[in-house]
Amino acid sequence: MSRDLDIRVGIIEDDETIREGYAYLIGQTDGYKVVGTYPSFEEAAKKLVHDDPDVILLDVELPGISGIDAMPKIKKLLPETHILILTVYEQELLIFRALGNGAAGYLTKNTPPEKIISAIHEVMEGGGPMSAHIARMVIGSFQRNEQSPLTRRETEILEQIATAKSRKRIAQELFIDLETVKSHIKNIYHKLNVHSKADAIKTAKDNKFI
Amino acid sequence: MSRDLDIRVGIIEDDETIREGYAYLIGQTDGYKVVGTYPSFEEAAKKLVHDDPDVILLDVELPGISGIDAMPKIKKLLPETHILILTVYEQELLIFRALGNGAAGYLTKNTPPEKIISAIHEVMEGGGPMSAHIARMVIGSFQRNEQSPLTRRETEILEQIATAKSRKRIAQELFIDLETVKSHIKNIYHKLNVHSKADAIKTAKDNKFI
DNA sequence: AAAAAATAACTTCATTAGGGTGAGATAAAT
DNA sequence: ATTTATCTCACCCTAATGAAGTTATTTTTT
Repeated sequence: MSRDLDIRVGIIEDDETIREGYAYLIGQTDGYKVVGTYPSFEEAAKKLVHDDPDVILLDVELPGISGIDAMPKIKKLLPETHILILTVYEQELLIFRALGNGAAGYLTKNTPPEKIISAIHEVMEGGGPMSAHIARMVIGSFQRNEQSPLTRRETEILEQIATAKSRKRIAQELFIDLETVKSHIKNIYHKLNVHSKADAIKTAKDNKFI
Repeated sequence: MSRDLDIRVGIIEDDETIREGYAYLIGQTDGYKVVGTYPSFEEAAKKLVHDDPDVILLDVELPGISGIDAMPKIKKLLPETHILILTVYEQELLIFRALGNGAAGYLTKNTPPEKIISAIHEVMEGGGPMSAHIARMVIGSFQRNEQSPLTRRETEILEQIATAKSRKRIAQELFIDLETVKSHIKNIYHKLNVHSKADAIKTAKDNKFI
């Protein structure tokens, strides 16, 4: 039975078996209602506004426009809709691009049915459901490399450089002499084996020194 | 009954009632073993290496050294130990500092007992358990402001500037003329009402334009 | 077709960046 | 107590970059 209060779910997934599997799972769950299933973004685009889902389950590999690239377009059509990524991919780059494009959650396809249901509920409540492994990767992205060769001060100065502040300004804000800043920078360059701000920042970011 | 395979849990929490509550909850759960409870980091430091927990439940507000500041010190004593933050605080700054300092998870204190147990298990399995609201904030930190006044190209160039690349180098890497880069930068400055790279980056970051 | 965005050319002037070398002061570790 | 690491500052040098102004053409999007 479908009440007005049901959470309206849309599913964009090219594999018919998976798509219909999800649709059945969600459709027979009390409190949830599948308002549309679509094999591609192009197909979904035609009906999404009419179907008006609260939550969209989105696959990342789709024929035509990829799920990730589709996200901004979906947001444009339905700004209030929450997008929940459901995929087999666990590559960092894909995950961060998806989250950056507005995903409210990111689940892998081995997620058990009851977790998918609770994840849909969770995004409606303002949560951000993620598979365990994904969550750890996301948390890991905040963490620094403890093996950094840079001292605390050097790290601090490199961070300032990464905001494109001039040496003079850095000196002023840290209450030290311009010459001191220059010394630190020279030491940073030597340690990282680089010869410019840009290269220092790249090396430091790649190695999570900053 | 405590077997050798039990997950060894330590608890650093100043409120005795809460501390003992968690200890009881975890101690009577099969597969888990409380190896130590401590009212402060200072107390914990004396016994942690001996007690050798696999997972530490850590409060952020502690007498003396705060939980967040204690994290790097704990990591030094026990590099393999997973730290799970358990707190009432949900401020963005605290959360990001905690995650940046090496937390494997972040739970709020209204987390139901069974979730705490499963979270401990999850960190042991390489997961990153977070309360729903926390997870959404973390995800939100990856997202951009869609109301950015900057065009795609301008955003791209400002991102390059944020890596401290020179205009010349940006021009080369984007296969456009130096003059074009300069034009874009001028437009960026006008739109953001700033007069330097550093200010542009600050404004853009504050508003999540980049 | 109109609007928005990306591209480029010219000027002028001030500031910054990178590299070399040395050295004193201070805090941390053992 | 004494190394050691870190932070601090000084003086040298040259070349490149950054900022602001105005105007204009081409391409893309709506």
